[in-house]
Amino acid sequence: MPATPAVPDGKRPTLADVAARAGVSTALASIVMRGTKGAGAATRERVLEAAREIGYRPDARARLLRSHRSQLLGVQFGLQHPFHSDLLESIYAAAEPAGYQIALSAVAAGRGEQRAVETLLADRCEALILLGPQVPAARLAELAGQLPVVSVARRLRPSIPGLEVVRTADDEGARQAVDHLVALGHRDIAHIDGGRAPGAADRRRGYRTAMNRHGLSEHIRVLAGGLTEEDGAAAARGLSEARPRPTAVLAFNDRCATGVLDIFLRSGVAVPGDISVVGFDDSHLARLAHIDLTTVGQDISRLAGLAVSRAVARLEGDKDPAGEHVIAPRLVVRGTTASPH
Amino acid sequence: MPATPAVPDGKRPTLADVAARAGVSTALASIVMRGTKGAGAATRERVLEAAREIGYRPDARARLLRSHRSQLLGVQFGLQHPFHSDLLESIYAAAEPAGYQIALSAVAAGRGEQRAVETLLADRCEALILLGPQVPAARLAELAGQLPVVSVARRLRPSIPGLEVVRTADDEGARQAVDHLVALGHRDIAHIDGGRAPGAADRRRGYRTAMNRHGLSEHIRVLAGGLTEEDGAAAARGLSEARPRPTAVLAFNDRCATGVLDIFLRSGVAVPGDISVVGFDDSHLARLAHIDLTTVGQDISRLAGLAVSRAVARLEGDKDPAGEHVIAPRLVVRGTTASPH
DNA sequence: AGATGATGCTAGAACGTTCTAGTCCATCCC
DNA sequence: GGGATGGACTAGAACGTTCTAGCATCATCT
Repeated sequence: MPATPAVPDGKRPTLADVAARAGVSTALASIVMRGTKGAGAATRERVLEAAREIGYRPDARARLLRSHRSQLLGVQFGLQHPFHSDLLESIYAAAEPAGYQIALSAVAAGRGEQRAVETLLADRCEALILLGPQVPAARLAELAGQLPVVSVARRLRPSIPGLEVVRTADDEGARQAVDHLVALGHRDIAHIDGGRAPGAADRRRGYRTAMNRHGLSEHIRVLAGGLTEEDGAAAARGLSEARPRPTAVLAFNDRCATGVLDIFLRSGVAVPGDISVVGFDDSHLARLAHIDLTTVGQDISRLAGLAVSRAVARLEGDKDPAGEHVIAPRLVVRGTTASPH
Repeated sequence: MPATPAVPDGKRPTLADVAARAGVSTALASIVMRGTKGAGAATRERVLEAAREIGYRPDARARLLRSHRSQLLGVQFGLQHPFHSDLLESIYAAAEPAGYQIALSAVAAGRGEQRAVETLLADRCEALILLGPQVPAARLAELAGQLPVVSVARRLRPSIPGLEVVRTADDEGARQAVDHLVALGHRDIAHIDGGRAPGAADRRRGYRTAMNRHGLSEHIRVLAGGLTEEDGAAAARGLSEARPRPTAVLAFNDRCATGVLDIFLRSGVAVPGDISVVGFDDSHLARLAHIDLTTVGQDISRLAGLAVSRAVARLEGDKDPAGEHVIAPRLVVRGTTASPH
């Protein structure tokens, strides 16, 4: 119960204050606070007691300045991506047991990725985990030359030395969705794509090759979409007037699919009666009882876990050729898909 | 183009390296890097050039350790609240021109507010901005004794010394919504509340007093809701069977309202034909063309701006009695409300 | 001509930790 | 008994900055 503001003068209590109060050297106090061995049981207790009494809190910055290891993983994320929020949740959970702290840096309106990374570097992070980075590959290569970098959810073609890529097999996910729809009896399956969003190209390709493999080449139809409900809605408006109307739609992601569902609902197109809809991500949205969307799930906790463990492995001297870690997606069948007719 | 890893040995370049290369003292190099006056134009150029050449990047931790000011505002936010993301966006924008940096700390599954605040304090933040904090008021008081604390979107009754509160006038927002509905001719107006969420109590109260003022006491109907689509959907299910069914519903927030809309749509209840729906927050969701929700807007950028400016004012010696800053909400009329019948 | 005051610069001490290299003292082993 | 071992502890030097003094130098004012 440190009701009083610690040390007499207004300043924050320091390790020296603790040491003085316990009657030991600051070096020993440091040993005790870190929990390393080298201190007697009695003294240890005395120091901890003193620290508690004056409300001592170690200064992270001084600590990191001195010790060469900072045990910090810098994570860059986008404020407007719920998917990133979910990843962060799991990243925190994975970093903790590995003994690492997380430093966050958001990409926001007036704050690009360049700025976000700058601050992480200035904070002396040991490794960088970038969620869906958009910076040019050259910049990533430059960064990877300085410290371990993990790119999550963005594919990168020529494997850059020192750069780890963790992503979902997006093409495989699209394939699973198409297979599922074909198995239900669908032939006329359209895809609303994600434009230039990370993963969009792979999903598009996965859709195309799966359609070809099923001999449905002439039914291939890719509509310009995007990653918001709005984008899905726009595409769906065009679709509900199209003749022949496809009997199934694979949307770029769940938000996009939700927009599609909404437009169909309003224009009297029954789902899954008249048309089936599949999303991508298995977000909270898809799980909602009243949306109940069939979707391709990304294994978020595995993505996050792998991102953290790769970064840590790198830091602890792993010299592996480093490369790409692709995680299999898993189709989650819910209520928006059924046999046509 | 710092292609080579800076200084000969593998370590990061330091200010001393820059100084050596430019042939000046570290003190002068420091002056140049900070942009303070006290250096000649020619030397300034030479130092900057040297810094660029070896790819020097100031060490934030060393810098903060030495200078007593850290120019850091610690912000605690919840990963699962889109509203917080929006606030953060504006907080970044407001902090920049004021000359402050933002340190982020997320509240996640295995990481409570206690932990989140701990790390912010260890990082030597000068002030704390807490978004929708849930910790007991006693803890807030304790914190406020150590450094300026701003609570955003959570109301606190007895004004705690040193604690600033920035929030929307939730009761007033509910009143505006009810007034709008009454003006349209509605009398039977229900409210789906937010339970224990921050602001819920005020909105509930605002709804009640507004109904009373219009002489509609016997029509007051508060249904248990929550802050997710799911909660709204659950409440709406009960509502669509109720007799008499209300002609209008005020939902706790936009997500909740979306759930309500969805259920009504599915069960053939026309909006706004059969029933009007009003949300709260004016989130992205509400603005989507296919949702087009009448809602009570919170002025996010003003909330954020005020939070930052209050924290900064405190830091710069403002001794005002400090207290509550209440921002007026504004009703945004869109397509989900109309006259009954 | 001496005082005054900028201007441009530097030496060296902080800041709050951790780390290195000891010192001291007891115990153990032959 | 003498050396080796090891546990508990400490002095003092890092870490990479910023800050406080202070030193020249040169122009300007009385």
